Amino acid sequence: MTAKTMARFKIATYNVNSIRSRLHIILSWLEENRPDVFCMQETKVADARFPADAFTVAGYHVVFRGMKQYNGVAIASLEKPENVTYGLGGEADDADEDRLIAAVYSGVPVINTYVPQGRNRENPQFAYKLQWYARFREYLVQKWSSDAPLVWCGDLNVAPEQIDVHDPKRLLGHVCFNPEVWDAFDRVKSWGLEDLFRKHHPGEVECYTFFDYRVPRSVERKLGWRIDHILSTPALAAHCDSCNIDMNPRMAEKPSDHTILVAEFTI
Amino acid sequence: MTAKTMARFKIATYNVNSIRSRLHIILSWLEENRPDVFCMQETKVADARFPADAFTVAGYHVVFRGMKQYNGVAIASLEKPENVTYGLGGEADDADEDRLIAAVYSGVPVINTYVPQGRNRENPQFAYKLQWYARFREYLVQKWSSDAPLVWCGDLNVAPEQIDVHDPKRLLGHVCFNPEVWDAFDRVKSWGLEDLFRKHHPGEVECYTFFDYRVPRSVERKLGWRIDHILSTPALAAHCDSCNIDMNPRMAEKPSDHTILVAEFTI
DNA sequence: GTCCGTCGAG
DNA sequence: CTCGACGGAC
Repeated sequence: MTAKTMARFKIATYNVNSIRSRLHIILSWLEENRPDVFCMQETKVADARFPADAFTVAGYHVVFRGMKQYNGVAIASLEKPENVTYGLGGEADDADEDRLIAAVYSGVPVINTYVPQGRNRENPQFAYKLQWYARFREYLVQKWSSDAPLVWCGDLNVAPEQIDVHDPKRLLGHVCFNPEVWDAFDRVKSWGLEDLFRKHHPGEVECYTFFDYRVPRSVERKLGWRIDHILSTPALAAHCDSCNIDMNPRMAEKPSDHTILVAEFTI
Repeated sequence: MTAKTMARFKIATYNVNSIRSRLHIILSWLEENRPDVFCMQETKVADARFPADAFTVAGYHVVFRGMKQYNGVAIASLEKPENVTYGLGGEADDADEDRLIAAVYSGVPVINTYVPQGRNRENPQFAYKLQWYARFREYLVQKWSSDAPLVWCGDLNVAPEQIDVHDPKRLLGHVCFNPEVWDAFDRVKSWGLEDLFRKHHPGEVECYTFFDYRVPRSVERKLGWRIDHILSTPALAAHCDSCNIDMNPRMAEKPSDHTILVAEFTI
C-alpha cells in the first residue's frame, strides 16, 4: 500500500441513553471529531420519531432501528452505508432487530450491537443474554468472514477482565461481570475478534466507559465499568493506531451514563 | 417629592409553567432586566425542592410556597421582603397557600396570585374560581388599605375585555372569558384596583400574555389571551410610567405558554 | 404541547 | 439518577 492510497478511518461508539435527550451532545461531538462511523445504542425511539434530519444537516448519513421505549441502535457515517441489515436473523419477533444494525463502510463491515443487559442472574433475561452471545457467534460464522476486515462494537454489557470494574471482588457475579458471560463473550472473540482498547492499553487500570447514575459522584470517584467495546478481526486490528475513551460527554450539561469510545485506523 | 428621593421601581409577573424547567429563561431575564420584584406562578414544585440557591447566586431574595405537581407561587426581589404571608387566610387546607404569596417591598405590598383556572363551567372548580375572587376581595378588605400603594399581579385567569382574546365570539363563555368571571373580577377591582396595562394601552388590540401550547403557531397567528395582569391602587397607579408585555420568553429555546408582563413606577 | 407524578428499567 | 410511557391538567 502506497502513501497515496492510505486513508484514516475513525470509528466511535456511544450508548446515548435516548437519542432525543442527547442530540445536542451527539451533534457537537460529531462536529468536533468528524468520525467516519459513529455507532449509537439505546436510542430509545421508534423509527418514525428518529431525528434523522439533524444528522443530515450535520453532513452525516444515518441508519437506525428502534421500537419505542427500549433498545434501539443507529449508525451515522460520512460515507453512504452499503448493505444495511438489522437483527441476528431468524424469526422476525425474535431477531432483536432493535439491538443489532450492520452496514459496510469503505468496504469494512461494522456491526453495532446493544447486547441484552440481563437484569439479574435469576431473571430469564440473563439466560437470554447468554444465548444472545451464542446466537451472535453463529451470526458471525454464517454471515461474515474473520479473514477480512470487520468491526464489532457497541454496548456489549460485559466487563471482560478484573481491571475492567472498580471493585472486582464485590461485583463478581453481576450480570456484566460474570464467569458465564465471560465464557460466552470469549466464544464470540474466538471467532476472530480482538479488543482494540486492551490492545493499545494492556493492563491499564481505571479505564471505564460506564458510570451508574445511581452511584453518587461516580466519575470523580472512578466507580465505573468498561462495558462498551470496539473489536475487530486481526486483518483490521493490525491497522488500528489507537483506541481511547472520550470522557467529554460525561462532562456535558446533560451527561449520559456512558462515555464515547474511539478507534482510529490507517487503511 | 424631590428628585433626590425619587426612585424607579420595576415589577414583573410571569407564569413560569414549572420553575425547574424554566430556570434558565428566568435567570437570564433577571440578569438582563433586573426588576425590583419578580412574581412567578405555577412553579409546580414542593418547597423542599425549590431552586432557591439559583436566585441567591443571581443576587435575588426569593420567597415561595408550593405543593408538588400543581400551582405554586414565588417572588424574587432585589430588596429583602417584609411581612411575607401565604394564602387567603382561614382554614389552612382551604387557604390556597400555594396560590397566593404577599410581601412588602420598599413599603409597597405586592400580592402575587395564581387564580384557579376553573376547568369548565360544569366543573366544581368553576364555582370555586368565582368564590375565590369573592374571598380575595374579602381578603383585601380585611387585610389591606386601598388608600395606600399596593400591587396585585399574577395569572388571574381572566381576559377582562372583548379585545383581550383573539376570538371573543367563539370564546364567550370560556372559564377565562365569562360574564360571571367578569363580575367577580370587577367586584375585586371595585375595592380600588386599576389594570395598569390598559391604563397605558387603552383600546390597543392583539396584546396577549398567554398562548395555548395546543394551538399550532399561536404566537405567529396572534391567537392569544390577556390573562396575566398587574393592577395597583390609585395611589400607586398615578406613579406608573409604563406597563408592557415582554414576548422574549416565548421566543426562548424552551418557551413557556405565558409572556412576562412588566410595570415601571417612579416613586 | 408541555408540564407533573407515577411506574418500570438500567 | 435518568430515561420513556402513561394519565391528568391547563
